[in-house]
Amino acid sequence: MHTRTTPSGPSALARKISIANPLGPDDIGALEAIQSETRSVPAKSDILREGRAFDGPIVLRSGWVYSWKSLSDGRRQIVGFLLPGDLFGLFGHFPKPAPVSLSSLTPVEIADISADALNSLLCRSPALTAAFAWMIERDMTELQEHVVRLGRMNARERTAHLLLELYHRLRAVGLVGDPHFRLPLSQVELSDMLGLSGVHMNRTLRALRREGLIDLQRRWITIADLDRLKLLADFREQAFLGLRQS
Amino acid sequence: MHTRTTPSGPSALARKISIANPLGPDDIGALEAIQSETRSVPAKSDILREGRAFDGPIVLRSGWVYSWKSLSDGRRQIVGFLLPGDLFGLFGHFPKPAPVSLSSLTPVEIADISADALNSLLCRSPALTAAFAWMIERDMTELQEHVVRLGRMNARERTAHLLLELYHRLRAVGLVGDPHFRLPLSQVELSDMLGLSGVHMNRTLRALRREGLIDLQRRWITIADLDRLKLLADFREQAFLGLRQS
DNA sequence: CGAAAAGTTGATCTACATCAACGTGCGTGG
DNA sequence: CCACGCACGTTGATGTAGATCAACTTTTCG
Repeated sequence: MHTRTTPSGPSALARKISIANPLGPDDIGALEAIQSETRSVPAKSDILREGRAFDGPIVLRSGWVYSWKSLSDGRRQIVGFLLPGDLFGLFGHFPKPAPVSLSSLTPVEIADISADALNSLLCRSPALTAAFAWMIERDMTELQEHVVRLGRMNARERTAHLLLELYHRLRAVGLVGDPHFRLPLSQVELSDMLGLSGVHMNRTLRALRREGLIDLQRRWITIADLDRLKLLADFREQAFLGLRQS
Repeated sequence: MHTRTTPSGPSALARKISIANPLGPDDIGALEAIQSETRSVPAKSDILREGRAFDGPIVLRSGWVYSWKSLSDGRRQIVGFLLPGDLFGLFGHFPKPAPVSLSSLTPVEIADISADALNSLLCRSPALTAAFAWMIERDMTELQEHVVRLGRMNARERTAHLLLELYHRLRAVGLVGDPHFRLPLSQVELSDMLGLSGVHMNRTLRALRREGLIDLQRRWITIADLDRLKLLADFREQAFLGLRQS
């Protein structure tokens, strides 16, 4: 199921990090050095299963992954998406049950990180430490936004808000051909992210399309009216960019 | 609004840490040493406001705090509760806009942590590093559980699940007189945590009481039927204790 | 004691779920 | 190349959990 390939060019991770914390070439190099060879995983397959042991941190180098949990009667909730450059399991470097499952949406390339190497690297480079802190903080902020979406927004707002989040995250790693990007999610997968039924997800997307807010077809989406979408979703970019230095 | 007092005895933080990672007295001591004097905050007051700058990590030494976000039309979502021994803002040690607001529910004691001191301490003590990693991981797991609650559970399930989470978290720091503990939350505050209206929160609690699952009055709660409550909430302790070593 | 905050209850409304049927594109095997 | 199957999307009809509105009671607290 996993096959080996060679690492690719300038990584999404480096790109993402440099948004808020420009790093020297030595730090970038060190970061690449602690990553294993890239391994490939086909689309629609499990990478990690909730409750099973997992080893150590990974970087997603290309493709889309989602993390999810399920209730014993089969209901499923997607907890978040991993996009290229995203890290997972930074703190899990002692074997213990994974709190979530991880599955690929597309073909995916993953690099493993040595927890020990990372640790000693961070102790040596304050700049890298700051960069990692920023990324972890960002992950938590995204989770918190997700909580607000699910707890206090209606279907249209949730949808608009999520699409804007993905738009910004993908843009940060150069994956948006403005304002057009790949959205490799079925409507049911979207609904499992947004806490809706598949049917209602369909009607909601349909409404957003009819109103000219988005243009979504065959797993590609265009943000047709960014301003109106932001208004609808009560979306504040700043929270997602996290750039402003007070 | 803030007044100074002297630090208290064996801290909830030390207690919480030692659940999964027993530390030597030197580590415990070092941990106390990087905390500032305790400062007190009265009940029902703001500790931090979303979007404002905040300084550095804090430990909650006593009392209850909640973190929350609001939409521009006034809707409010509580993102989580901080209980004694909980950390906040570990990664925020460069001034930047806070992603959430923080308010006290009860009178509260807080100690500030020096980010730099913490950092160098962690580089020196692998045991402490592991302990902190475990706590951060636990925070994230709780957030993910919250996402599942809001996304895929109904009102009764959400309520039961949250009460069980609080029960376990409080028990870990010795604040449960089994199975009876303080729950300093109004029904509206609970509803803002669980994504419900105040009215429906009332009816849900009332139903759980009528069915003999809980006994809640004047901000004290007794888990009357732990097993039935766990069943209702599809609650898996292990996820919250995080002790099992694969 | 009085006022404000919190809790309770009933009536009504609605966003979303559920059920069911059907359409459409696409890959696979005959 | 067609046919079949299957995943995915679409649409209508109907059901329901929970929101909203409004009144009232009880508790808390200055």
